[in-house]
Amino acid sequence: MTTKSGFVDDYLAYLLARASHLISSEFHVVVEASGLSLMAWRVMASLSGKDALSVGELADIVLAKQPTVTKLVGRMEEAGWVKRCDATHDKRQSLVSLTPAGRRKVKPLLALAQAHESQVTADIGAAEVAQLKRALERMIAMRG
Amino acid sequence: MTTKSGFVDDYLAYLLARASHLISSEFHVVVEASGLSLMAWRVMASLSGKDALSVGELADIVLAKQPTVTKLVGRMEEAGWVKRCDATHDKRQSLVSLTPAGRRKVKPLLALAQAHESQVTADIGAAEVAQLKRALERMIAMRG
DNA sequence: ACAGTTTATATGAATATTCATGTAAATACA
DNA sequence: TGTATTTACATGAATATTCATATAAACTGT
Repeated sequence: MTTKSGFVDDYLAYLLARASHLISSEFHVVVEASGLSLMAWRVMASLSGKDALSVGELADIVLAKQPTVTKLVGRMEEAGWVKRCDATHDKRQSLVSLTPAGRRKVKPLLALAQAHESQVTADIGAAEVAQLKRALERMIAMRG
Repeated sequence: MTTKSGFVDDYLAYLLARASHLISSEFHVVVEASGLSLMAWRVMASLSGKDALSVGELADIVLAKQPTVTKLVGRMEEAGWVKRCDATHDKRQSLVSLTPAGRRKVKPLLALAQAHESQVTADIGAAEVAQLKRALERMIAMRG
């Protein structure tokens, strides 16, 4: 539908939210087809690089609150995608990592995510996307 | 905290989500101080331009599902910020508009939102922000 | 080592969102 | 017209998120 509305149209925060929502939604279809929620996908994508991440680190990365992540990880643990173990150096932390099944699950999605980004890049233009990314990264680095 | 994680770092969808979350969060503080949720603020900002918007149009604009907006509008109606009336031309539609109290409520926030955006622009650079906005608008126009 | 403070996570209750579906109005077309 | 289909919104049940708080471990200064 894409309705336009006076104030928000040219408002940076809104443009970011809308663009983010748009791109995420496109890939969300793929993610849900594999039986994961958007948040679960974010968790698994984040973990796929690292050995493990604490609940707090995950909350920061996936842009959710800590209790949300605690419960999300609980559900994902039941589903068998991730496991927790207590950190040795700081016994308050709960370290989350992918199970072998989780790794198998996320692997094709990582490829599909790459493909989706390539598609977006092809549509919009490589130079444009590179510039956009640089701007976003700078913004995040500056204020994050 | 701003943790970094392998895969997502350079992923366009994630950079957009993170930048959007970052900027929204900053202003979210201001919004909540005035007793509104982020979604309620979006609804009221959207309505402040127009005479009225249907529930469906609002859902599209504020990036939420229709039942979510129906219920959000219900709460906002109880709070006295908005009112509904049935559309004359299409009696299925429920047209939402700001009440006088809602207008008074949102007016200062619109100014604060402008101020926040000016601050971001000052921090990042006007040219940079203009370029970023153009890229986002193009992306939204192309795919939205 | 000890009391006070901060930090990391968990958890229950409150709240918000979503899914599936229902209802009624608009639209298409035979 | 009349019937089938689609569209707009509402609603109840299921699910997810959030807030407030509890717990336990790590730090801080003495």
